Amino acid sequence: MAKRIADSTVRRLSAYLRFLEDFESRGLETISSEELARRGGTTSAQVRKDLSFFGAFGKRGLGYSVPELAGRLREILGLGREWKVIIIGAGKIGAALAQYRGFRQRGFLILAAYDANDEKIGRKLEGIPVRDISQLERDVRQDRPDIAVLTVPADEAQRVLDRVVKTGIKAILNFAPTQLQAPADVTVKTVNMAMELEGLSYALTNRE
Amino acid sequence: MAKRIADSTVRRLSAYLRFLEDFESRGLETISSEELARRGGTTSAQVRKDLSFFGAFGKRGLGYSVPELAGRLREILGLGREWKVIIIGAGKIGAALAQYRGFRQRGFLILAAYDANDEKIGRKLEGIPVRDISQLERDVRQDRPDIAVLTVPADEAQRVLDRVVKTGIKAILNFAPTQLQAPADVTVKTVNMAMELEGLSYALTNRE
DNA sequence: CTTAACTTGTGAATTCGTTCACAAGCCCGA
DNA sequence: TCGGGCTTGTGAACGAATTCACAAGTTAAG
Repeated sequence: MAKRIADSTVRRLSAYLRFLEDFESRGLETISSEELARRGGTTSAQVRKDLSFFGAFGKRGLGYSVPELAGRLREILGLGREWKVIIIGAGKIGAALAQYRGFRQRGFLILAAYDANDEKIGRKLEGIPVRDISQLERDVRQDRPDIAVLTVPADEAQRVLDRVVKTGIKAILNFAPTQLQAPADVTVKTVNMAMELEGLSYALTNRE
Repeated sequence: MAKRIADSTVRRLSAYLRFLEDFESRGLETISSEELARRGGTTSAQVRKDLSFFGAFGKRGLGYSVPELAGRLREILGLGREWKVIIIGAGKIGAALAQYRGFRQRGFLILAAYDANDEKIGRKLEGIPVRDISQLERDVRQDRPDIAVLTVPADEAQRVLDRVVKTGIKAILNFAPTQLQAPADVTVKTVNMAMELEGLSYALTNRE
């Protein structure tokens, strides 16, 4: 992959793919950048520019073949294979994630959840085994998960992250409302609801 | 408020406030932009620029007064008051949110959850009453919530959003993995886990 | 075959956000 | 009171992302 692609571009590709799957299920054959833009709340130029970083998938005068573009996007986003996921922290959020159907639908397979609480260890969370966090390292060596989802309290998050990084996992989805430090070769995405809420509070307070 | 503030700036302000509260609890009196930057994974120039949009809060040679800056940020972000929140959709995610302590801590008061499922209506979700979605409009007229949190399936989200918008609510936090259309005077923030996961998938696939 | 109506792909122009760099201000010790 | 050390606040420079604008390609109709 030649140049660095902006995060915002990748997010939009992900959105385009969702629309394409919708169009696909409705049997549409082709789609224009204009139509994709309308659905995604952006502009047709933006859509074309985003796609142009990866190649020329359209036909001038016609638009894009829905199944072909969907396939190309899946490839670009790395959704052609199965990714193995572990959840660390078997609380309410962990439970909500464990049952989230979007994971499987997109090829994300949840192997296990980990917790330190004896009451939870050994039980199942939506069909997923809850294991003792102390066996994390051993399990990772054996199961080789690709992604770790962190749903632990904010004040433990950095410590747990360090431990996860040490096992060699390179991709982390963090739900703790805190800023985390990780080496450059590890990708951390944080879903911070508190921050979004404060963004709403700001918007409500400062409307002209 | 004079000029438009970038979303990224508001998110960082929110992060700074969290650090300041940490410093405050540890009894620190002053803090430099350098220190704030280190914690937030940004640069001191960025911190100072972010703050400069709203005024000059620091003392040259010294830094910022921790309690004063925290107070000013709370004010800017609109956290000086209580915001009333309703949750629409009493599923797993709704339940996880209902018990999330971050809400109360920041002055967000959850009034009620709404659902269409008779089995859930009338029960409590972490102490919060689950009401019939059909009484949404009546309740909103009476309780005047400021923020609606949407935790409904993706294919219902737009319909529910339209209904919420019609009641006059101007701020929405959406958890459905879908792009939503709303009038310009309504702020919609979407927490899209599927998109973050695909971002991780992309990063794992395209590492140089 | 020609024309009209479309739509892509992409350099160029523009806008937006971040970083640089430094004058101005503050504190403290001598 | 003066000087050294430190840190802010902010224009200016830079870089990144978005939008513009148009040549080039496609289709369909006559």
